[in-house]
Amino acid sequence: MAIDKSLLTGSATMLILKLLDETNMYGYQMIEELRKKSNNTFELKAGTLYPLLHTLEQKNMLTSYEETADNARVRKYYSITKFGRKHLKEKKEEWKAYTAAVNGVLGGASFATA
Amino acid sequence: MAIDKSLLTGSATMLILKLLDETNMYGYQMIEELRKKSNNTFELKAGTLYPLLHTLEQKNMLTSYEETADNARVRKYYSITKFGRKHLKEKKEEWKAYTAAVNGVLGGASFATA
DNA sequence: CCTCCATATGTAGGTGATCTATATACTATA
DNA sequence: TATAGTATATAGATCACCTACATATGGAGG
Repeated sequence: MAIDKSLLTGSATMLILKLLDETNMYGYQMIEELRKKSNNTFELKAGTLYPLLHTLEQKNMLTSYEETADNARVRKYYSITKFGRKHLKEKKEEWKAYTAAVNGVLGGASFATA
Repeated sequence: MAIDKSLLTGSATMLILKLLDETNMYGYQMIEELRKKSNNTFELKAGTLYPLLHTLEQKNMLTSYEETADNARVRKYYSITKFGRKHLKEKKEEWKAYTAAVNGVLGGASFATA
């Protein structure tokens, strides 16, 4: 990962919820999607994702179901819940406020668009 | 702090270096400046700042000197080094790339300006 | 056929940034 | 003279994410 991993903290949950807000997905697919949508910036690790999915399911932000693919391989799909969407919305607002604050320190409003 | 603290990870160093890139400061002053410049979004804790300043000095990104204020109180001022400025530049580029990637996932280029 | 790589999910243990809690000490104000 | 604000500092806890490891299936090439 080109980006210092320590900058990532806290974003993984938001990004996963965002993916699932568009369509149901299985874990491995989320890793691929995040990589594509971020132009190879994000390389979310399997060891990070799966425990996180379990936690989010326990917190009732996601539900899961198994589905057999064409090749008879079983995949575990995740679906976002109403509570998950609410949480996503909050996280997005936090993200906006946070980036605005950082950019404010980094050199005023001009920084973000420079 | 309105913002989930977990979103902060990794930014403290960059923000401190940025403050010192403008003018020399002492620790307590940095906390105040960050709070002001971020419209009360950042409340950097003393217990976070001081160990971080010591670490950055050990890494030769900062140097320090003591100065006595009008009221005879001794303050420890920090000054950014050439190496510190180089590091700041790198961190700023990482920050830009990271926010671009997150915004890319969150809904395309339109998100940041929405 | 068999080996290797990609797909797919999972757990255990470690790292690192930040926090809370605590300590010290001086200054200003009520 | 007590309380709040200024100013610096350390110890221990928390939490997100990582690496390393484990397991199993499917497809491709030798």
